[in-house]
Amino acid sequence: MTPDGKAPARTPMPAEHALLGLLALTPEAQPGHGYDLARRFAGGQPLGDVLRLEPGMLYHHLKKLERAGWVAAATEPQPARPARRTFRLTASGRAELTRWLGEPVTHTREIRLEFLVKLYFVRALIPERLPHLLAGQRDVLSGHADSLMDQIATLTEPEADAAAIADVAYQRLVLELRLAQTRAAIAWLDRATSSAPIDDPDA
Amino acid sequence: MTPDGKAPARTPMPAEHALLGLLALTPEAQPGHGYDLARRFAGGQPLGDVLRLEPGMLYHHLKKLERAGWVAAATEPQPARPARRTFRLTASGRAELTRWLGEPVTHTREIRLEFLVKLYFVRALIPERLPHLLAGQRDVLSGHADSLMDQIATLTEPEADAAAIADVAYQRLVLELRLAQTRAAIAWLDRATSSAPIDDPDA
DNA sequence: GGGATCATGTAACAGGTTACATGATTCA
DNA sequence: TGAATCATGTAACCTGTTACATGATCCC
Repeated sequence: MTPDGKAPARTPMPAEHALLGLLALTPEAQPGHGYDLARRFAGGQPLGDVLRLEPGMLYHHLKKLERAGWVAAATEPQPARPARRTFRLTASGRAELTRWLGEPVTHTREIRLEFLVKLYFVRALIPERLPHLLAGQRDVLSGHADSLMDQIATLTEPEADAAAIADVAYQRLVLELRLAQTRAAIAWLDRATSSAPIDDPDA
Repeated sequence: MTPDGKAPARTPMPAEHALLGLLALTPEAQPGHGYDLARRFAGGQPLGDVLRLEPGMLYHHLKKLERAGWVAAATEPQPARPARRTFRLTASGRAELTRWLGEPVTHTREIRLEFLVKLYFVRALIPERLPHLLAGQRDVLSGHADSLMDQIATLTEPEADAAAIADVAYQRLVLELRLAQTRAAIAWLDRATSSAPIDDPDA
């Protein structure tokens, strides 16, 4: 946030947004506490298979979310049990979650983790916006694929020494791998789109 | 290395092995120094496009490699320039590099970085072992693909409440994405294999 | 009595990013 | 004169992993 435009590199933070999403899923009457949220990130659980979150990091993230004003904590003493700290989403936390859920991820490598987390919560919280998320992500990946094809097309055989020729051949392999992975993700998005529940009235 | 078999989680460390590889590429007469090695990891360079390494981390890794006994350093004073610390591979460093270059990566997500680094150095240093690396990696990924297909096949529609049904549908999407990405990598390996220079005598 | 579960964390460590420190010399 | 290059690093900070600390109660 320096005046000359150097933003402090807002990292995606999928884990913290996943916590916001879980709190948005829990009913207002019984807000979540750490131990409870941790169970959702264990193996076998749908979210836990995508994003593993150990207790240490989970409590750390909850503290950061509290400092950011996105969640509010309340200490709830229990008879014959250690006291719970329960968390609920604040208005600004809900706004941040909604913003994050509407944004596609920028890199192909983020599809496997961050995009899958978005997908989970868009399906559960705002299924009517699922087509928008899928289409937006498809657009981003299509742009990547075009750029990769450009880069492959402009790779020039140098005809020079053997080392330079080998380097260009290697760069082509690198670009072809990225293109193949990007295209696989696009094809998957298309299949997910056609199998998504359509809430559009004129369907 | 504890006696009960709990190995200390030998992380892949692609950056450090890339440094070993670069030192293996430099002629014995003029061993590399940090600043020189750093240029190979800048943007536009074939390696730098796969693995970015800032000077800070580079010198840090060189120190670790020295402590491990994989490289040996010598200080070389220069007239009218800051002194250089030049590094050369030790015998154990070369053995470690060879071991690492022969091993496929275990996870699909490591293809994009670690496997590409291995590929670079196998092509440059021991091209006759390239078919072995490609075939070994293909085997690993095929095993993953089989396992993913099994998992998809054993996903059971619960017929229970809507939430459980949505969870299973989500888990299917997750597995299908992983399968698509793994298959794309396998197809790419197959193309790389058929276009690789064959040193086999009966070709 | 002993382990599992509930519930919250801390500590140590590994890896990575960005920025800065230092101090000479060559080039525009 | 001032910037870029050569050459080496340090410092601060963030993310993430593993292990451990604490202390109660429930269940066998």
